[in-house]
Amino acid sequence: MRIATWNINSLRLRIDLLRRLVQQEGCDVICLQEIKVEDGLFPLEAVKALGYPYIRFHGMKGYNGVAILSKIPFTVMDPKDWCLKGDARHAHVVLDGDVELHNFYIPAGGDIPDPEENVKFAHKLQFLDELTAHFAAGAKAGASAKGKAIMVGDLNIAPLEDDVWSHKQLLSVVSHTPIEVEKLTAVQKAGKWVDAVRQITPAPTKLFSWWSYRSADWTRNDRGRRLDHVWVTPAISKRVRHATILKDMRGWTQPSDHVAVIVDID
DNA sequence: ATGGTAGTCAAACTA
Repeated sequence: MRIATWNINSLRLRIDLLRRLVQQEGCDVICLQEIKVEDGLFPLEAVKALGYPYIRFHGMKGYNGVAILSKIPFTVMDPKDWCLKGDARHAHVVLDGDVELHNFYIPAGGDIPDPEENVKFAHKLQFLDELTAHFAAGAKAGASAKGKAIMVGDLNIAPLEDDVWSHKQLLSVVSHTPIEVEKLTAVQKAGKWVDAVRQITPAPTKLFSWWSYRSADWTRNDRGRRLDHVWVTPAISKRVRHATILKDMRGWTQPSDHVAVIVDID
């Protein structure tokens, strides 16, 4: 099974790039974030025509929004209302074969890395705490019956030193601050999640999945960050065969600022 | 330290 996660930054604007991704990589499951489309306007027929009969979308007007496109049938689960904000940052399905799949879009957190001064950063930290509590409780209850689960998404945190272009220069930049990394690591521990991409390509190899729009030339100094992740439970990690970050996508015409991350599971 | 770009949806917000 080939699974992809991609922050597409508007599904309607970039549906042709989605088609290109599908033609090039032929994924079985694609998890999208920032689809930026309310449910009534979701381009359902166009997405089905790409070869994905099973589609779960959860959007809102203007911002956020996540979707799961699949060739494998699934059961839709209720998303949790994280931080009770009624936003669209989580899709949850169980794929046939008893594989639980979560698609998350964790809040970016604004610019100031201080929860007292910046409510968006406070929101991000609270979201992470709720994730930890959720997966800790789930593990006790044996939520995924056979322990087969996958969690993907734009987690908006680059946890390792080699997940950013300069660890030192980004220590107080939201996405790489110690408090965020600590809380993301707690989520990982609570769910017994294994980072599938780093299992294949360990540090110190640098890996990035996002390059800012705010630079004249994104290739110039390769100032990226790895914000997009694929995590799997130990039972699945034994079956991970391949993982890639499709850096070339950042060079496509009218690109998203994020590229797709792909993992192959046997 | 500053300001740089992109998307939604039509002014201001988010990233």
